[in-house]
Amino acid sequence: MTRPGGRSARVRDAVHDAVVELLAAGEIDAAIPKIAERAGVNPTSVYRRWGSRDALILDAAVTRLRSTSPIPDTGSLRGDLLGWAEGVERAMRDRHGQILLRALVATLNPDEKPLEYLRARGEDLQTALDKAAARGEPVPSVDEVLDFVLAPLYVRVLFRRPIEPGTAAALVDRLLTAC
Amino acid sequence: MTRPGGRSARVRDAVHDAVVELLAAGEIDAAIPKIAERAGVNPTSVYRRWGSRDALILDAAVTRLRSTSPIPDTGSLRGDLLGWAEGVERAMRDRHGQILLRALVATLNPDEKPLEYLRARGEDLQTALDKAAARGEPVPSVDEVLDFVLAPLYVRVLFRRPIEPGTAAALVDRLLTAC
DNA sequence: GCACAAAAGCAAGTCGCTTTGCTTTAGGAT
DNA sequence: ATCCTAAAGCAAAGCGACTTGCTTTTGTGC
Repeated sequence: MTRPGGRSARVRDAVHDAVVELLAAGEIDAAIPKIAERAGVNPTSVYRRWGSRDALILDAAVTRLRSTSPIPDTGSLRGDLLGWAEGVERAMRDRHGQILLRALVATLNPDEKPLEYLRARGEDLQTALDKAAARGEPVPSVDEVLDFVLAPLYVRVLFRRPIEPGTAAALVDRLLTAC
Repeated sequence: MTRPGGRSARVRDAVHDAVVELLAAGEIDAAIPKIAERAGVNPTSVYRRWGSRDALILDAAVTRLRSTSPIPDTGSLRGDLLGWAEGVERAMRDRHGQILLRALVATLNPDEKPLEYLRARGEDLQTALDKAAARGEPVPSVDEVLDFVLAPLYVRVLFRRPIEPGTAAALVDRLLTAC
């Protein structure tokens, strides 16, 4: 029997907020007691719920990233991809978005199974491509979308190269002309 | 007055080895005393030389990555890029290479100045492109090389998607036909 | 070789992360 | 409204990371 509402939810949100704020403030290696203090929560509660700092940070990153940049349904593949990619670009130009992406990559253990979150994002993309194919449009593969659009944006953030406004649109155009 | 030879070099290498081995063994958050023990070195020496765990890991990653995949001089742009990209692919298919890339990204502080290592790699690439341009070949920009070839390889590693053999060659071809 | 000093090692002490057993609070079902 | 218990809070104890002053080793220039 689980109990997701009320106080539990408040504590979870406060702790997630504290994680993001501390990371954004440059307190990269703030440990659980520091995070708990900032959240106004007892450290023991954090230890009991998340177990380790890495598990907590991964949870915070996935939870927050999940709510960014859904794929719209505009009626054309180009519109769908543009809407999505511009959302990603916006998130990646934002300091918190950058922090969360870095935290996600950093805590992704190389040996564990793929994240449910990433799998779901890939399926969303596939759905949009299927709709376009059903309309008779020529469509790239999911891998090509990731290579052409997502990878360049992510690598810019992770290696601290600037993202100029309009980058996402240019990448989408490059993808669609290459296919 | 600095003293790079003999014992100092041995200690540095032993500590770098210990870092890579521990990371590869899944001991993601091994602290300095653990690393020092594995290296057969006194923890104090590590604290005095590197100061913090993050600085040590970044140093180990950059030092080891610096020696991978130089850009050859084959006489044609396609040959140069293929040689380089296949070296990158090889490194990224190797467990230690994956570990090092992830460690590098994880410890890259978002606020600090760009890494000398990355700047140098970009200049190497520019040099190869300039040579090709001088021969009259049509050449892409450095950014396009990074977008088309490096970014897809890196993102595959960081998000734990497999790299099929021949990926690098396919990416280089895609780049050269798109320009 | 010899002398100097940079770097490594040692030991002791401090600090803060983490664990654990218990108590208190407050969702949620009846 | 009341009860039940999941989840949060509290306190104390243990353990290990980190610091610091000093000693020992060993590159390196002469």
